[in-house]
Amino acid sequence: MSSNEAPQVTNFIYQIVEKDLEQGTHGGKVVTRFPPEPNGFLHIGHAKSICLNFGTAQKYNGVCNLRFDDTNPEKESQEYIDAIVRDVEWLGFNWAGDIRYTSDYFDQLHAWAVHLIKQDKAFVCQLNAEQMREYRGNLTEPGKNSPYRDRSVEENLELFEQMRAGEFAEGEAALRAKIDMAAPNMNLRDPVIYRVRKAHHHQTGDKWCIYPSYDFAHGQSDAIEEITHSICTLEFEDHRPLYDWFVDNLPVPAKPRQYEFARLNLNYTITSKRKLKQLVDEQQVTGWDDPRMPTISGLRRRGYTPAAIRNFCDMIGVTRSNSTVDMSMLEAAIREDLESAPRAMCVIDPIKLTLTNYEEGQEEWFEVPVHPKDETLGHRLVPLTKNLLIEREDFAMEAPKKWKRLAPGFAVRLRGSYCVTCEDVITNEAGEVVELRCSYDPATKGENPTDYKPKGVIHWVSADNSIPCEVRQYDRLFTEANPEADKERSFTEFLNPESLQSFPNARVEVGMANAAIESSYQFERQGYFCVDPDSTEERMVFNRTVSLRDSWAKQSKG
RNA sequence: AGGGGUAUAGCCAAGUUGGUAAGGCACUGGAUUCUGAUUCCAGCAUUCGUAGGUUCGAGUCCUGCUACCCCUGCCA
Repeated sequence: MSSNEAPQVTNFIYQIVEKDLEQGTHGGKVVTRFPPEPNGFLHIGHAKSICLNFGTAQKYNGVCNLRFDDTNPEKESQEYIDAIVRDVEWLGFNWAGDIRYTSDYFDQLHAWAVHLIKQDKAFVCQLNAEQMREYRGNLTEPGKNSPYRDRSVEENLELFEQMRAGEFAEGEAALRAKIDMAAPNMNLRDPVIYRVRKAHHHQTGDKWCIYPSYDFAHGQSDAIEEITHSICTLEFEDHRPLYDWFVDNLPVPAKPRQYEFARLNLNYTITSKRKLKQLVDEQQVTGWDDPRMPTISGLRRRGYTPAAIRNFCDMIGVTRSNSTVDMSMLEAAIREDLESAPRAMCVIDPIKLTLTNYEEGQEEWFEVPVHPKDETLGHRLVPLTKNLLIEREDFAMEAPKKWKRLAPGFAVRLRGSYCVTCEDVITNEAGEVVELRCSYDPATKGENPTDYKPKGVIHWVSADNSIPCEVRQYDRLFTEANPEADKERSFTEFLNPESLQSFPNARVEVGMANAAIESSYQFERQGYFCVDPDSTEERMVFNRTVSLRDSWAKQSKG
């Protein structure tokens, strides 16, 4: 089955499943589900849940359903459903059968609500929201019974039917489970299971004006789908007794079990749908798919691959303890996946370099490997001309110690081409360097010079034959590791003003002309970049997915 | 005097009949390199929140304490 070399990923969920399989708990079946509410876009935290749910099913020859938990029509929409479906597919997972909706089960859920009433385990309560809060008590004091708690079964049946028929306004009546107002677990203090919402539902239209609550809908939906392991996040732990109470008190076809794991926290970003939506609504970002967003669609546009995200989810593990994963883990995952990407040269912030001893109008094409270690990828052709462009930061008027780039009198290799020596530096009135005049060494084509040693290798592009483009470099979205930590200040106050830096004068090598939208490349010595959908025939746009590891940057900083 | 959880290196995380601390990220060397990348080698917890106890032996068992997270929506 599995090679003994592959690092074995395990976690407490897998162990539970293995034990259940051993004991035949669910008849040897494994059925999980990913149950997003369509009220926003999926983010990296959801990816963890998706990988866990689909991954568990895959690993144990089970299946995983995709079910939209759509019990709150006021906050949900088809737009989100479409985006979520796209993201799950893009991540590379297949759900069993059709897409499901909790709303598919509204008839059954309603019937079960009636069943509870008939068992005298639910009642229609007409306390308003404020009164209900008062009656609920608080963390240390027990609540007290609603004055409506002892209505007869017949009366409850009739009132619930009136709720269904639209005879109550929102907030005027709610169906509540009759459990225990003194329970230390607040979720058991006669929770609301059906409420009036006179809203159009994206799936069921205007068929209903009452909607089941999450607590009432979720476990029963799991039972209907015969989910064996209902995996959710830690904050639902207190809901488990309620989850079980419904399953035990209703004639459901199966007995699903709920297990909780810790949600993902990533530093320098946020993983809250509500707050992400706020950034979109306030136009702090360009949209849900802004490359700076930790959303699946944002990561995708940034250049992250499904394989990298899945691998990241394996790296971080699954536990019950809250933790915050370092961004560098996500970056390590994408670097690992993109190492095999084709290479290209792009000068992001150009400065002129003129080959003094090269003839004007002459053009020489160099064959450069697409990948330094994978010759099966073949070669690309890069033109050299008299007028070149190199990276501004690859030149220093006064070279620091260990400088492996250009400086007056220094010789470097132009990657894939000749070695050049900087003989002259032209500056403008402001004292800024505007041009480097260098001589090239014709003897260094494919050969190392014998009488001197170039300081290093730099990337370059022909000024006459290269493609103008825009390069967008991204940095962390927030300046604080935990932007949500400050109780006084909004997380938006910690947005990083330098999270996007655009370079409009960049130039890529000509061979990039036909690069497809979303395809990834390594711009040598700089990082991994992908073609942004904003690209047009006239102007390509590249997003920097992640920089290369840079030991020089660390060293030179101190 | 509420209930439910969690505590292993800077970060994530293995550790499950008690037997003497996996792995990854990050970091630090050093080798190779026409990418200061990749790759490769080497290093990186006498110690498992804390104080006691049981035991020949405890991250693993017992007791006390501490810290942090979640719960008072007709949200999920």
